[in-house]
Amino acid sequence: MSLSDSRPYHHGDLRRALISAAHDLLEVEGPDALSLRAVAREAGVSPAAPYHHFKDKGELLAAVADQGFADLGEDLRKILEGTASPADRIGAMGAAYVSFAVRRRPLYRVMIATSRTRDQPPAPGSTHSDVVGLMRSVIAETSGPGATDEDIDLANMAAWAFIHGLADLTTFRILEPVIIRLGGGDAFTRAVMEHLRVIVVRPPG
Amino acid sequence: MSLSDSRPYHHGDLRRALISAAHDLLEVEGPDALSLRAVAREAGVSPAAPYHHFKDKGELLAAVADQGFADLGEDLRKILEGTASPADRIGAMGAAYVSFAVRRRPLYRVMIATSRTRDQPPAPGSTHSDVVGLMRSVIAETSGPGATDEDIDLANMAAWAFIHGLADLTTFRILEPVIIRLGGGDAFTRAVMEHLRVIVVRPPG
DNA sequence: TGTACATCAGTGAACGCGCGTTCACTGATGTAC
DNA sequence: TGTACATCAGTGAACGCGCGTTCACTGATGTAC
Repeated sequence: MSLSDSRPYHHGDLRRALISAAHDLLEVEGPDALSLRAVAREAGVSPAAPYHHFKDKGELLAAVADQGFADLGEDLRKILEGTASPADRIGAMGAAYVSFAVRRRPLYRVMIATSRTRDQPPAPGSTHSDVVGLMRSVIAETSGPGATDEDIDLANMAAWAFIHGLADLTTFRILEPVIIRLGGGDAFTRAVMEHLRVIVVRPPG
Repeated sequence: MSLSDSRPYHHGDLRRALISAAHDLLEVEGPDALSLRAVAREAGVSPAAPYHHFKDKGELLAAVADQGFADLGEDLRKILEGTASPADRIGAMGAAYVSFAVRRRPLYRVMIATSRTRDQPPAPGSTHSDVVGLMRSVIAETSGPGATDEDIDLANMAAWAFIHGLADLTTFRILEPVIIRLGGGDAFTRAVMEHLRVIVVRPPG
């Protein structure tokens, strides 16, 4: 009499369960293990069952990414609530972003992969557009009165490129000793960040 | 009487041909298409033939990455030879790096993937260590007398994280219109780079 | 110069694998009367 | 309250696919005598 014997024929909330199973799989097995079949297996359901909730594998992945952006947004919001000083907010947010991307790297990879091929901006109100807006607003805070929207956009991309790249750099095995020596991933992030400055309006000349 | 009819039983330089076939495949079909079988097919040879030159798929990939680093190093060197002014060298090199990563994105991905899991520094004299050294030396050029080796290392990582992230950002489909509006990938790279500055020795305070 | 033979670098068939997806199906649920 | 029936959400077997790798093999090459 296993657990699965007692599960009713109809699951009740399989859609949510599949997304959650995918997250678990990502954390335990990595992104290469994220097949539709594996997700179904993890959720204790037949390989065909997901097709009643997702058109295809891509749609499941999109839902997984969406949940990921929700989690990331929550992390960033929490950090920003605890950081009042405008001077500290960019750094604090960057560090939180990197921390998320490193701690949940396989999930982050899925999030990025689904974003990469998107040809529309994320829908207003979506978890993704929420994160984008949050980052842009923090960049905008530090901009002087002369900054145009394009200045802010470009500075935002610069900041994003940096933390995105830094998150990736942090997962290189060869850097492990350096990171340990500095006292862990967050300290490493902070140390590297010290060597780059976001400039929202470029200094004259 | 096809070309393959006239090919001799022994290829002569299959190792090099396989690496070159892999590069072609990457450019035409993308990194997901880079299977050992596909490479053999592209080279006009049976699926078992590569095993006489590479222990397994990983070893072929490593050779492909190695060739990639050679190409990247050549690009960087060429740019630096044409850029004497120390103030311009970081930017010029960064732009060349991003340009390489974008133009040859699938190859760049293979290069990064093989680097990620490496647990030894690239062997001195290897194409990879050559690129790393080149970048570090350019960063070191801009450092004042108070900079320690660790300062330079961290600034180097900061710069690398930025251009690596920027290269990735540039391939997001959603940014296509922005890039076109700015006048192409190089202009975009330059515009974004304007908003971030490498600081080798942090200003006091 | 000729020949036996070891070695090298190919072939092609086969292995087991996991994948995404489809199919006909069936058990469970809800609704109309 | 009971019943027929549509609909929903599962099952499990099967499809074709391409993969990495192994195997016994064979054709070509080079070397010793």
